[in-house]
Amino acid sequence: MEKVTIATVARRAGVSRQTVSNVINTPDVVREETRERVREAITALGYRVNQAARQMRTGRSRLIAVRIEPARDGINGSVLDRFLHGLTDAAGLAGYRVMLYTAADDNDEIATYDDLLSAYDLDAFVLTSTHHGDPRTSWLAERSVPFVTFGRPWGAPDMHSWVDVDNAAGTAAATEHLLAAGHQRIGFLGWPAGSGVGDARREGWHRVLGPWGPSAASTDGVQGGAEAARALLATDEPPTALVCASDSLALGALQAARELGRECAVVGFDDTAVAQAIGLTSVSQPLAEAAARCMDLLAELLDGRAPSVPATVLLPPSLVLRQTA
Amino acid sequence: MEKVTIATVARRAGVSRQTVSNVINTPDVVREETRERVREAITALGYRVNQAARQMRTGRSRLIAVRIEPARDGINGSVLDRFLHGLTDAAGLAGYRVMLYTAADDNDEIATYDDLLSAYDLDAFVLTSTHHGDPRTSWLAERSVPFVTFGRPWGAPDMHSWVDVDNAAGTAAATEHLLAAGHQRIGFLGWPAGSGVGDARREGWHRVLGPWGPSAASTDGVQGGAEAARALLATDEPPTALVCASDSLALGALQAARELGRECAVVGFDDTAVAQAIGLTSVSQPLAEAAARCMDLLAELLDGRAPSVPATVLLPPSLVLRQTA
DNA sequence: TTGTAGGCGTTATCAA
DNA sequence: TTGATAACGCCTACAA
Repeated sequence: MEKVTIATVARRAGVSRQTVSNVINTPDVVREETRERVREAITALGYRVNQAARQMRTGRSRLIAVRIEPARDGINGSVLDRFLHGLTDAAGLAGYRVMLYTAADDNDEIATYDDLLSAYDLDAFVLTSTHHGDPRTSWLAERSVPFVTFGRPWGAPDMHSWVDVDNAAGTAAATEHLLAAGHQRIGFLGWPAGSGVGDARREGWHRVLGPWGPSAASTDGVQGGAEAARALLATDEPPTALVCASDSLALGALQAARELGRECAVVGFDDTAVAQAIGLTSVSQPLAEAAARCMDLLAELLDGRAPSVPATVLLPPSLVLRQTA
Repeated sequence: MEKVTIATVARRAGVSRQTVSNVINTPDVVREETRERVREAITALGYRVNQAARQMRTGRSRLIAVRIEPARDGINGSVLDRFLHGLTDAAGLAGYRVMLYTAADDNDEIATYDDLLSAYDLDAFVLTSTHHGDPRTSWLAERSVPFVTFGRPWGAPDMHSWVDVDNAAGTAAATEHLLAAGHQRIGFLGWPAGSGVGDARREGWHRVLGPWGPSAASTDGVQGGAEAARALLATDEPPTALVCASDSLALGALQAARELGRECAVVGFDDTAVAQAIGLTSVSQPLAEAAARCMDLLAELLDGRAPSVPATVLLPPSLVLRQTA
């Protein structure tokens, strides 16, 4: 089977190559009759545009890149996994493909941008895990490389488009659910102050409960969660329910409560595999939708119909009720 | 900043474009002095070969594709995630990039091959989740598309290179560990017969234990595992330890034992986040290494130095000891 | 060992 | 509305 190029199609349809190209890229400019004839030839021959050739002319690759991180503590790893799946789906629908890269840290990642950009002519990047003082966004912005972040620009003004999940709304919903279930003393188990995401999750709980409420902090992990929960449960007026900043912390809290023989409702965050497996009530992020919105924003940027003001999308999470609350 | 092409470099180094190309692709053919001069120019200008242009000439994209599946039951989802990360790393080292795609089923995936191949000139595919009567491998083989599978060709002769983890060795090691710990009645909790992976895992346990041993089967999941384990523990001579085909089943078994107030050692499979979180002893697959070996095999195929006989790699898993066994 | 010529498949430009 | 021509950046063949 011969390689089918635009010339093959042109010959078969009895037109010039340029006309075939027009049918593909600017159909309106071609007379209907001709258009049909060309389209038939395309179908009959199974023609597909050659990306490399197109890219060489247009300078656009229809490729977007995203970093795949090692599943940090494992327990939260599948969050990125689900986001990636959603992004790949959404990109495919929009005619783009997703390319993966790894990087050890921010600087390594920036070096990778440089490489990817000059070798592969990448059209855009999707950044995850944004944080305070993130050097990646400014690097890209300075070079006018299109990108979107999944995660708002913490501590910086909105200089680029982003999509994020409303973390505070998630813990607020969890707290309200516990309140409605009759709990009076609802505590919060979170991370040390300073991380944007962690602070937002604490904020949501605080917003619903008003000034009062026992809370403790620990770096993420089952062990840390158990210890922090133990301390909280050992007070004079121990909480009867705990809203947690992650499923790891929640699992630790559950273990602590069981050891102490205490009844304590627990809500986790991220609806990870662990939550599903052990029946932990948890706040779930709409990852597929977040990915789709990232792709939407990117498509806008790439089609040149970008708004002058960066677009921002804040998605509401949902509470998945299970046995623990 | 001007776009730096091979011509820019040539001008700066005072040689022809061809010489620059030679320095890049066949350095041996260039005189040392010239080579150095050209290399300096390359560095000074920050020149990078343009993949699209190179691809158009050579027909090779240095892109390999792999499917990202939705995390099925979630609990095992991170397995693919870790494999992908390893593959991206290994590919990068070998000068390749990983492109992602999704597919609803085998036929959909085959349609995607067709698309990716003609539009992007993909160099190769890495297939995961091979199964009995897999139509994907024959489709690719018929068209001489280079590919490697992570997972052996179940029920078919070795017509292509593959990498797999020795599932039977994993459960065998688990069984031996339990034996050494003094357990006499070691049961197996697996999936219904018919899946290659599941059968292999049962086989390993059986091999160590000889003819005797209580076993039960259930489709994967915590619920199913709990039920099957309950039945096993209710017999006259209940097992004192259970080797399980997955962490999901193992978690179910753990819950069943606790409900019944029974002591029962449990070993899971895949060392997922859940196992780490709850302290479940589990068999761990060397996913990063598996990915690296896949890339090695692919590189062989793509460099044309492929062995006439398909290469097969069987990697030993390891047992991660935690509290449950 | 180095240089010249040509073409990979596509699209932008411009003329018909 | 359609077609001819040139160019994107690179590599292969061949000539010098």
